[in-house]
Amino acid sequence: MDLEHSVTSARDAAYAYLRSGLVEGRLRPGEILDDATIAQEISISRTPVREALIQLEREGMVTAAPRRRPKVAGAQPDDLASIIAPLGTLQALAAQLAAPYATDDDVVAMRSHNDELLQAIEDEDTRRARLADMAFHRVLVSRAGNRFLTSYIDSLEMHTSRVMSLYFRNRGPDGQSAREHAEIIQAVLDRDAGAAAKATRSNYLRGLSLVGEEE
Amino acid sequence: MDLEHSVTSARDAAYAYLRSGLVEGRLRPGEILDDATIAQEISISRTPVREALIQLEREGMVTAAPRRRPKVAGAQPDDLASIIAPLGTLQALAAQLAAPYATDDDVVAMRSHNDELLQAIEDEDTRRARLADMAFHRVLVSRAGNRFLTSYIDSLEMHTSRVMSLYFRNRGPDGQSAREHAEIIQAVLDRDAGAAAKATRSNYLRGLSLVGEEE
DNA sequence: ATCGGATGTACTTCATACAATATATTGTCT
DNA sequence: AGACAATATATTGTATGAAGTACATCCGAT
Repeated sequence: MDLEHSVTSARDAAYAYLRSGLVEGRLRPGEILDDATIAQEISISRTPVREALIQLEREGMVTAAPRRRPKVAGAQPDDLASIIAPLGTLQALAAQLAAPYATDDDVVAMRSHNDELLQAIEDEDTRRARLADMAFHRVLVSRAGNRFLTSYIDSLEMHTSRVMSLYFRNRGPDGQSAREHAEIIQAVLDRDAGAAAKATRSNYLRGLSLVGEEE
Repeated sequence: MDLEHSVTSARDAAYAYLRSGLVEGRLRPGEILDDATIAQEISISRTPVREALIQLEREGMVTAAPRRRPKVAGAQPDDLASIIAPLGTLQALAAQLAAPYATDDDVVAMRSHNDELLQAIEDEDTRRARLADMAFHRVLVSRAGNRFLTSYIDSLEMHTSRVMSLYFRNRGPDGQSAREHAEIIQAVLDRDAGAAAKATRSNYLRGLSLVGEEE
């Protein structure tokens, strides 16, 4: 999935270590991130840890006021709304841009991820369902071939994962979502960019409103 | 405008120094960014320069493969299309979210920025026109109050500025753009979120198509 | 007793030194 | 002469130490 760079450098190691802790909710909002401690934990020096923290700050996962100890960024359940609004919009744009150029292989991949999603829902494996959902959408994002789109969507997915881990651990895509995916696939087959965008947007917005309900 | 932090730290100094060079096109695409040299130029050490480069890499202004000298990110005239697509979409979303909550002061500010834009166009001051245009849109972005939206739009504006500096130095918003802004203001006054979004989107998309034409 | 100030400690930031890797240069062999 | 190998040089990434700033704690004064 995430093979952008194998973990060779110390900085990457620190980044991966921190990011997984943040996304999985092991590092709680407000928690202080001390260079020296983290460096010791993974047996490297403070410099690459600092560099990783700068990256994560830029991505909004860490807050670091000047001359102030860095902390895990705050997060609340209803942050999900702030994330999903741009995420749904950008995913819709990706679908719109990709629809005219999607290949047969793309459609095959989308179908396969959607089957995987259905299976995961049946098995009540929330985590696998979320991964399959993300993989499904990533097909069109990647086909859209816009590096800004890709980068922002990745970032928003990361934040979504964190908020889900923190507050909605048992929530995930449902059967209705899988049906909406079928709609998206159909729109792509029809080369109907507008329909693909619309179906994608409503897929995200509905997912949000459901999560907000309780838990 | 940008008073998030006065330039106190060495890292901020390096960041500001590099960013202005990049945005103004003084640092050309592909140019090598040697931290030692840059450090000397502004009389600090390599560490904060490296940190600034990491930030800029995360923002797509610098490319830095591991163990490879960092370079100014490549840029081409038609990158503008890749930027404007998500930018228009996100600005439209900002307008949609902000429209219901816009205050009288917001409207006053938008009008004033639009007047400034008209004046700049009359004076044929492209740079001032672009600044006024950005300020106009920033009103609703800020009212939308979504930190992801704000951050991505800022980043995209930075890239836009760079590409404009590099390839479309004399191009800027025109009278038609100012008229479209009036439409946006009217939509906001009507509390019509959909219309505000639509007008904003087309304002951006038209701006793009014009730029592409010649020069 | 509470507020203000001063001192000590801890931490952030920056600089520099060192190690590891890539690049350039030189020399040798075909 | 051209190409490949070996060595030298430059440069990137990491570690550690030093300096300056903020925070906490303790004491004194009102």
